[in-house]
Amino acid sequence: MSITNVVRRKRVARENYHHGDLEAALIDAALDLVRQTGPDHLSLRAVAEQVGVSPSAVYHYFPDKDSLIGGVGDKLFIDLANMQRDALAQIPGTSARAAKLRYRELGRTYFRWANKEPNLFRLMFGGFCKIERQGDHKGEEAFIMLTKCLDDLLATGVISKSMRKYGELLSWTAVQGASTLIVEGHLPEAAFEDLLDGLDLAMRAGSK
Amino acid sequence: MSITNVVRRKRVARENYHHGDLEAALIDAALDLVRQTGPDHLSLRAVAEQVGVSPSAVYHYFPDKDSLIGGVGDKLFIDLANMQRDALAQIPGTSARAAKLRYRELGRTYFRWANKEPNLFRLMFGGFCKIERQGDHKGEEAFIMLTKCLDDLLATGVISKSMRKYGELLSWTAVQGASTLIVEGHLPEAAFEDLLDGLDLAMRAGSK
DNA sequence: GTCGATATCTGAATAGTGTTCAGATTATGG
DNA sequence: CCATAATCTGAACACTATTCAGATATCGAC
Repeated sequence: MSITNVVRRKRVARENYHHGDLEAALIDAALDLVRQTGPDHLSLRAVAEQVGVSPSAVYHYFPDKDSLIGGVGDKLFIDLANMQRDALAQIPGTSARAAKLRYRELGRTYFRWANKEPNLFRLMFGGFCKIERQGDHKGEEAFIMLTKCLDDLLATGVISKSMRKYGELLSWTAVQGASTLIVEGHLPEAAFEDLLDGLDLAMRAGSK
Repeated sequence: MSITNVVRRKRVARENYHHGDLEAALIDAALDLVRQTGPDHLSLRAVAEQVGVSPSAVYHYFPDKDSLIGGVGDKLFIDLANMQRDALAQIPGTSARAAKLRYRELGRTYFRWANKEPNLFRLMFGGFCKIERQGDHKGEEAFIMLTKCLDDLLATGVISKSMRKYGELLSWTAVQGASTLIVEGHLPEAAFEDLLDGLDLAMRAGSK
């Protein structure tokens, strides 16, 4: 009786020992729960239970619940960039047509991501991820992909030179804003394709 | 002793009787606390205490905490519209110059609102306000003001006719997205004026 | 292999939370 | 003036984040 107890305890304990990847397991579980409940309404205890670990174990990897949520946010930004890269990879070619398709697909991927998982999108842009506030986005992969798309559009003569200057800013903010406004119910879903049309027209403004 | 007790209890109770305006008092207090703590981290008990009422009193006006937060959101949208109307009223005139100034000021007011009180902006667009998701914005005052601004720009020949079609959509989404991205630290504050410049250029695209 | 050190996790406790509900208090209308 | 309705309280419940002493498992040195 006492022996089986000891044995069982040992086995359970061994299963609960993650040796470094508990951090990743916690983030995965938290991501899954946020998707269902939203970034607010996330319970740290529920995360621990889903992983099969005691609530206090979390505090060996994250100083508090907000940091765990922040960790989820970091992963989400990476996931989004991966998805955008995959989307671009499926549209090769140097033609103007290919460049236009890539540009639209970049925006669509951003929006689909937001629209499919509103709670994850809210986690990314709802103040849960504390970014060192300086707006130094230049190194981020997502921004680099957008820059590349715009360069291609300029090279193939699709957009004007004077508008190129505002390419990243206008594209990013409009797609971001449309995603938010649609997800939050202020605009209908169909508005996104309209926005892409308007953006296409806008980018042709100015002198060549 | 017992008499003074009764008297004091009566006085306190009378002060705590709000007779209808407790709902507004709760929203005001909640708004004040959200501004400091953020929409998550809002404590219903703290709201009740600030008003000087027991926590359970809240449930006679709101079915739960989320509804109280939603009530704050409703007020914020009204406040923002009021601020935009005031901003427009200070720029009269039918000239092209006046129309351009009004258009820019409409966007600036939106952004200043967001940048000055990030937590309130997050409450408005972070999934805390449950809008009946259909995107029927046509009746909202803020949208009407934007439409009026764009009509003026078209009438004074500032923007093209083919671009006018996308005016509301492009302006609203870009300003909304820029506000979010700046508030959340993905873009520097100075980017907003750049965006307005880009938007001005964009709106001149297309055929007259 | 054994032992000490270290990483890892548990259990219990604390203080605070949203929510419910029976009942006390206050105001209102006939 | 009294009954009725509106309004708020107090206590309770289940749940939460967070802390910390201590149990357990793993790893490195001898």
